[in-house]
Amino acid sequence: MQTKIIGLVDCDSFFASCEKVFRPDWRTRPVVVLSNNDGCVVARSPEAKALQIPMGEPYFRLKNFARARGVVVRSANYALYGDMSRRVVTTLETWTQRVDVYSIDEAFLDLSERFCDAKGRYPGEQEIRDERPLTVAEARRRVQEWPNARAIGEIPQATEDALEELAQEIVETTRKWTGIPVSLGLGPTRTLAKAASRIAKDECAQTGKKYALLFDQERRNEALKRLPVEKVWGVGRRIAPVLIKSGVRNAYELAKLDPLFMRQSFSIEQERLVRELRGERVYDAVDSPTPQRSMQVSRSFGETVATLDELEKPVSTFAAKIAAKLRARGLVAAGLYVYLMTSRFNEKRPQRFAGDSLSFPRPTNSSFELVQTALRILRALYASGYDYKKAGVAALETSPASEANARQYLFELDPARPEAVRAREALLSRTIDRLNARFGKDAVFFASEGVARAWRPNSEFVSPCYTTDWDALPRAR
DNA sequence: TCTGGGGTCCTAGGACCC
DNA sequence: TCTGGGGTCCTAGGACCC
Repeated sequence: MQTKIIGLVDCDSFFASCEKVFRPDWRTRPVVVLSNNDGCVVARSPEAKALQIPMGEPYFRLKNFARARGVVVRSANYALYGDMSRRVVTTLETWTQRVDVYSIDEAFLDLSERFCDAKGRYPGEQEIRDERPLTVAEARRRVQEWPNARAIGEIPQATEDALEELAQEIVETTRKWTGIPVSLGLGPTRTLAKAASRIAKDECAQTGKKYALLFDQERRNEALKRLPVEKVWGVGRRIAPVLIKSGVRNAYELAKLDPLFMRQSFSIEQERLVRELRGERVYDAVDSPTPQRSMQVSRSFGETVATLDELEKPVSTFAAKIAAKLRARGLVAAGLYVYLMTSRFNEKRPQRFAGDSLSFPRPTNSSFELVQTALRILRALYASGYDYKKAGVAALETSPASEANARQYLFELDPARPEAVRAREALLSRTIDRLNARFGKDAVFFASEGVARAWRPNSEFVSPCYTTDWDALPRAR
């Protein structure tokens, strides 16, 4: 199997960095960004990390400290972050079209083609590699015998040297063009690229580099020894303590475990994890996009809601939002799930979680149908006597609208919505989208969403949408 | 007083079938 | 008295990710 050069670009303290781009006066100040409803800290600038502000810290506990220490506090502004994220991705496409956007602040790159010849060989490769490619069985055996076998996932030294230069260029240019600082990890597998970016971040202060390479086996193993096992991609809060307890403290020791043992003890994902740490590529460098399978909108309320009347507003809003999102992405949903819950932190009041779903007669993305169905589920779920703190609506079994529309039905599946009604609702839904795009979101909304919205989440410290709203353009004075 | 939101994948267990 | 074995499909729940 050909060794690939996989990069992972990870934006540093992404949300906090976005906030800093348009406020040069905050360049050296600690900045934290809060989750929706101004709940807890979800991003910290390096200065905020230095103040030991923990990730996930509730804002009410941080408030006084922040004021005393001059910490800049911002509410989440996803319109801004989403746009900055697109700018970073566009920049990365300078070096390869093979970019896989993994999350709002991370993307995998496949850089192999920049170095390989037409046969997929790296310059000077014959010096370290058999002319004949390995059979699958040989490759497997090599992985089994790791680390005593010939190294897998290596590239020639000359290629590594050239790759270092490219890494430097990518990091510097992205920073220059977007204002966002990034770290770059490079390795023969996604898991190693992830580990490398982690190491680059952790060791930047000592090395002065914003990138790290994990190809050469010896250097790779040394680096993995410095990566605590709980920081490895795929090791979560359940498995980490089990590993540590049995003496596996770092990524190198994890890589030494038998893949089959990992499968038996945990699951196939942990087996893949070990293989990838050994240099065997299990995941493709760049995933071809697969259609999204579910979609949800949920919010904690600014203040609790007790009556059915008041609950219908947020649930209608979430359903309408989902319908608009489905249309924007060209999807339809086969079912809808609605849930509501009280605050798990308020122990003095009775707790309740309730959720239920319904299938649509035919997959749909009509705002009317989604709102009606969501309200039907809600009315069946509702019980009085509780202070509800959060609700959510999820579209289930989403699929491309084009495929669903191509399906032929022998019978009329939905007597309540004959073809003519479906067509009219589709047209109206599209019109709503156009009006809201032109005159601002919420230019048109459903009466059931209500005008006075007591449930609306708190959002006390939002920055202007510098890049997506003409009225919020930064001014030069 | 005040504690986020949006995803995917895997597994186990039950229903059902032959 | 003795009571198979294997497949598929579905769902709920858990674990992980950012």
